[in-house]
Amino acid sequence: MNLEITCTRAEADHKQLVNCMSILDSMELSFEKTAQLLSITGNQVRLKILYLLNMENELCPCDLADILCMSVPAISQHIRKIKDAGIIRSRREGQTLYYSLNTDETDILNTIFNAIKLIRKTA
Amino acid sequence: MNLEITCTRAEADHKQLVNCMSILDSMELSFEKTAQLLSITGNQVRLKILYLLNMENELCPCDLADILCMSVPAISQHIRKIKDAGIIRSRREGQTLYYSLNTDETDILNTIFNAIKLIRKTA
DNA sequence: AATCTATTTAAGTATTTGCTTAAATACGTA
DNA sequence: TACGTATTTAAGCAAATACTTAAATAGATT
Repeated sequence: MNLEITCTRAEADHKQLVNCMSILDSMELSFEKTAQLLSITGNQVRLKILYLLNMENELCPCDLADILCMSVPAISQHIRKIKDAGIIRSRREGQTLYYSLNTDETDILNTIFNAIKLIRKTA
Repeated sequence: MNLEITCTRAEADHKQLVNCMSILDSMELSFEKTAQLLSITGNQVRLKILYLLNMENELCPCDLADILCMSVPAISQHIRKIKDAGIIRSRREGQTLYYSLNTDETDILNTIFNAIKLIRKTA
């Protein structure tokens, strides 16, 4: 990473800026993964899907389409995004695919569900 | 809200689906606000801006542009989104505008910063 | 007043997102 | 094997996103 500072503002604390840059640099991967998780949950439909899976343990695309009053393909495409991020897993029972939260990700999701509760209080 | 179920899957538990719908319905505003906050933080640049403001207390657009190696207008437009959501405030000192986190939102942001730490551990 | 600096706003554009409809896949049953 | 159901995938499209460059604001300095 290029740590050169181009800002000409007189009061700028260059040591502070360079320090900030190197901290961000060391956390790059973490920011990437966090922003990805937040952008996945930063959509009402997906947030509700995750909330529902947390509440009901497992649900199929058809159930989710009913509950959320959306088309099955629309739900399926949201599910794929969530699945690609490794947040959920699937289990097949005949023709039906049941989706559930990956326990590995529960800690992180719980902080987000806590955020929902916090906002619920202040809203 | 229309609570009618259209799914024809034989095994579907209609009571469960209707119950889910009414719970989501009662939390609609909360989901809206949470998804908005998550989508604002679900962008690497904005996530970094918030992280930096938390770390450095206050920074101006020019500092942020330097640290993040981005144009000032690009930063300014991200700041506006964050500001419109009520997450940050500004203080003017001469020509310079210093932005800082709104203390009202600290709880919610801390859950997100905790998520960064969690991901940092698992990454 | 004229000019410089910090910032915002606006216009333009390429990319991404999130749906729709139609087709493909996978499993079960007659 | 043929058909029905659950689901995914693909193609197409409108809207949202995130940048760029240029112009507008706002305060400081000469």
